Amino acid sequence: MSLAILRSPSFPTAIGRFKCNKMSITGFSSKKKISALDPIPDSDEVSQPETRVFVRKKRMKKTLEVAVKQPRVEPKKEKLPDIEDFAYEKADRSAHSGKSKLIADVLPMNTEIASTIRPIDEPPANWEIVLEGIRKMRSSEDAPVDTMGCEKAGSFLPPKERRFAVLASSLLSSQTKDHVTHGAIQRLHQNGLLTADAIDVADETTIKDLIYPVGFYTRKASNLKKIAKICLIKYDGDIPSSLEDLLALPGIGPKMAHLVMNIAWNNVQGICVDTHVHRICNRLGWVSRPSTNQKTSTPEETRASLQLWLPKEEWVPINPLLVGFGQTICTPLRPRCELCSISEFCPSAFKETSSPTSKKKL
DNA sequence: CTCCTGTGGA
DNA sequence: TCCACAGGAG
Repeated sequence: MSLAILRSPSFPTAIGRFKCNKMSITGFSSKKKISALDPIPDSDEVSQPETRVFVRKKRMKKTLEVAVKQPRVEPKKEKLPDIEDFAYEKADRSAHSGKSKLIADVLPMNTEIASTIRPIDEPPANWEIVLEGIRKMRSSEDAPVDTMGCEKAGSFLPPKERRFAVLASSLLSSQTKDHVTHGAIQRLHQNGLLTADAIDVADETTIKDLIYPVGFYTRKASNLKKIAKICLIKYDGDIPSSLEDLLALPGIGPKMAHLVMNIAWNNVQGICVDTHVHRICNRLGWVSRPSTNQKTSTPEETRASLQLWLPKEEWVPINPLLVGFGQTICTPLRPRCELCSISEFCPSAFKETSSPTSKKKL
């Protein structure tokens, strides 16, 4: 049994714009830039448990492991046994059920803000053209993250385990490059630690070492154990199937909860808004605070605002689309408007906008 | 708002 | 070398 997460037919070696490799032995400054697949076992024999394990030497910069990474190129369209299609059934009715950390799903309707401001629940002009334009750009570029690691996490596993893998994967993924997350998930799996039961009994330090390179590994290791415990006690080892219950898990906020609902349960309750989606939607003037035309200030506000008009079919694809776009063209600072084909529709084009949340750094 | 923690751009 | 960044918790 291998962990074929992301195993894909073949990875041509060619990475677009990313200075891939530099597998210099210094392993330090270089190690994370590679947009590559980690020591990916291409077939089932590979992964020797011994090969992995980063020696987590605190500050020592030699997490060496010069594993030659194979530059990975976005596996085009050839989807591997992907997860089934997303379903949207229950989305509507439960949309207004109890929220916990989420802000109201529907923003207060604004009555008299008059002409200059687009009614908040109406689609902005040209949004379809813009979206299509971004898709075009995205298909020619290739951003490192097209498959947010966890989308395919454990696609070969039985449903319950697959779900747990997706949850674990999204937990680890924040602040972490996709290939790093992938490597961590893979190491967990190689050590049989991708189920609630196994993680529950595993030593936290062990988990920490296995997931090491991911951001905030200490906290995530502890959250992972807590989550496993909760899953065992309350959900028979499975993961919660509702937004609320997912949000109640430590380390799981709106962004991940929606992602997990989408991926693990194929149940679209809301848009997964991360900083890229947040930033770009604001630059495009697609979202605004309730009775104003001001930018939204938090991803949650963006989500609520965006959901008022974006057709549901776009709720899931909008995330990977904008994330990729945000990594290559519409970057946080100094967006490459000159390379952007839809700049003519963007109110922020060539204006050096910084992300809505960042503090002006002109 | 600050902290967590590693990364990579300035 | 410094510091912004990322998602969530406090």
